[in-house]
Formats: sequence, structure tokens, C-alpha cells
Amino acid sequence: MAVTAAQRRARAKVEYDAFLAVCPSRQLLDRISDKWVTLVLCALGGDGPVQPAEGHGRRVLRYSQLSRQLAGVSQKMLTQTLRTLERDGLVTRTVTPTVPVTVTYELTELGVSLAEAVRTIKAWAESHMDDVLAHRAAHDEEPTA
Amino acid sequence: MAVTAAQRRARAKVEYDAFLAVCPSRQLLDRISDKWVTLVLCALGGDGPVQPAEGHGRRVLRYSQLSRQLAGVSQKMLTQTLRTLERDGLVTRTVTPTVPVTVTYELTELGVSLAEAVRTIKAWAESHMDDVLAHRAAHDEEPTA
DNA sequence: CAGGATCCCGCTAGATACTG
DNA sequence: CAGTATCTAGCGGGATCCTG
Repeated sequence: MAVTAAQRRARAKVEYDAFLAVCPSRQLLDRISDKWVTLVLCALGGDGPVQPAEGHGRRVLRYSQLSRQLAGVSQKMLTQTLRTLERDGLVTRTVTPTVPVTVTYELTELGVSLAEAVRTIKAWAESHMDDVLAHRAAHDEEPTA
Repeated sequence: MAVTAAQRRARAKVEYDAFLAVCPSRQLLDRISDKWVTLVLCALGGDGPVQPAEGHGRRVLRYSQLSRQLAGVSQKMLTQTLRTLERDGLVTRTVTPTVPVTVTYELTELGVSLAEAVRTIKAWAESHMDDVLAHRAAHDEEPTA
């Protein structure tokens, strides 16, 4: 039987998986590839969308505050994201047994450093995003040329 | 009718969308949040998974070479990613009408600068990923404590 | 208030086949 | 070789309900 295309695809996939699993960079890239992760990082880092007016580095936010800051996020994704970040030692979860339970989240040292790295990307965006948009507009206008 | 929860959700979503659309940083974050985008950027930037041994900054790669380098990517995603990057002025697509058509991709200046930003993230990953993994392992072992 | 469990929809991304 | 077009499955992620 013609076991060429399909088989080779499968092989390629295996190699790729093994390959990916080994490389830590890839794992991290995959992690920050999560939209909400970067946003939570930003929010907790202080350079969220909403002007914090408090400076940044590290902020203590409650679950509901994060929920508000990130606006469109569903609690499912927020919780899921926070748990992942907590698991990875990027944020700390603090439960204060007040009358209605209060839970706060804060970046760890590790989280702060990652947030800074993300900030680098944001900085690039702020500097070059208009170029990107210009290119995009130009490209869209080109009909056939 | 109880038009509270649902309605407010909808409103929140609109605000969030408008909000997001305005912020260029978000658009960029969304873009690099694309797994393949970052990988293509790395491959074209020279710090791909496979040791290029050529240094980096800018590399000229053919479609098939990229396909091989990124291993697990489907041609659909690769093409889609490349077209997006081209549209955004991050890569250039060059068609050389040889016998079997030859198409090469290369980073633009803009692309190079973004690739450098991405490299920052990769650098962070290489420095701290083991910490992350350690935290993760520790967290996973905790049963009830 | 914080979040777990569940259902379910939509869109993404993969596989397949075809073209220039 | 370098794509395009189509079909489909899988799961990411939203909404809703419920708990402590």
C-alpha cells in the first residue's frame, strides 16, 4: 500500500512532539501564547489596559478586580489561567477567611520577571504597531499589482 | 424579564471589544500569541530549534525549508501564518519563477526587530523555565497541604 | 465573593485532495 | 515545489447553575 504521505506525516509528528517536549523555550512560548496569561501578567504587573495610576512591578488584586480589569474574560478562563500561573509559581494565591471569602493574587518574583519580558513585547508593539498597521493597509489595497 | 446577568455580560463584552480594538498592544499580543507566528519568527530569525549554525538576524528560507524546520506545522497553518506576517510587513515573500516555482521568505527590518523582542522571551524561558518546572512539580505533589 | 461542574457551541487547526 | 480548497474533528472557551 502507498504508505508514504500518511506515514511520513505521522513520523514527522512524533519527531516534532519529542522535539517540542524537550525544548523549554517552546513550552514557555506555548504558555505565553495563551492570551489571558499575558493579560493577567500585565494586570498584575501594573501595566494593564486600565491606567492603574499606581505605577507597577507588583500589584495585589482580588479575583473580582482581575475579572473587572480583564473585562471580557469568563470566570472559567480566569480561574483556569490563574491556577496555571499559580502552579507554575508565577503568581501567589492568598485566601483571607473574611466573612465573604477574600482571595488575592500577586506576582511572585518569577512572575515579575516574566511580566517584564512581556513588557518588552508591549514596548515593541507601541513603537512599531503603527508600521504594522500601515503595511497591512497597503497590502490590503493592492488589488493585483 | 430578568435582563440582568445576560445583558450585563453582553455590555461588558462590547466594552471589552471596543477597548481591545483600540489598544495596539493588545493586537500585537494577540498576534504573537499565535504559536506559529513566534516559531516562524524564530526560524527566520536564525534561532530556530534546529541549530542553524549560521548565526542569525535574518535568514532566507524556502517554503519547504520552513515546513521542515517547524516540523509539525500543517501547510495550512504555515501558509496562513506566512501570509499574515507578510501582510503585516514582517516578512517578504519572493517568488522565483524557476522550473518548479521557488518561493523564499525573509524577515523585513520590522520582522527582525520583532524577532529580537521574541528572543527576549526565549531568553527568559531559558533562564527561568527550570524554576517554573520545579514549581510545577512541587505544586503537583502537594496533596492536601 | 470565589470558584467548581457541566453543557454546548464555534472556530481553529489538521488531514485529504487538487492545481499551477 | 508551493500552494489552494474543502471537510471534519477536537477542544478552547463561553454561559449557566450550584457550592462553601
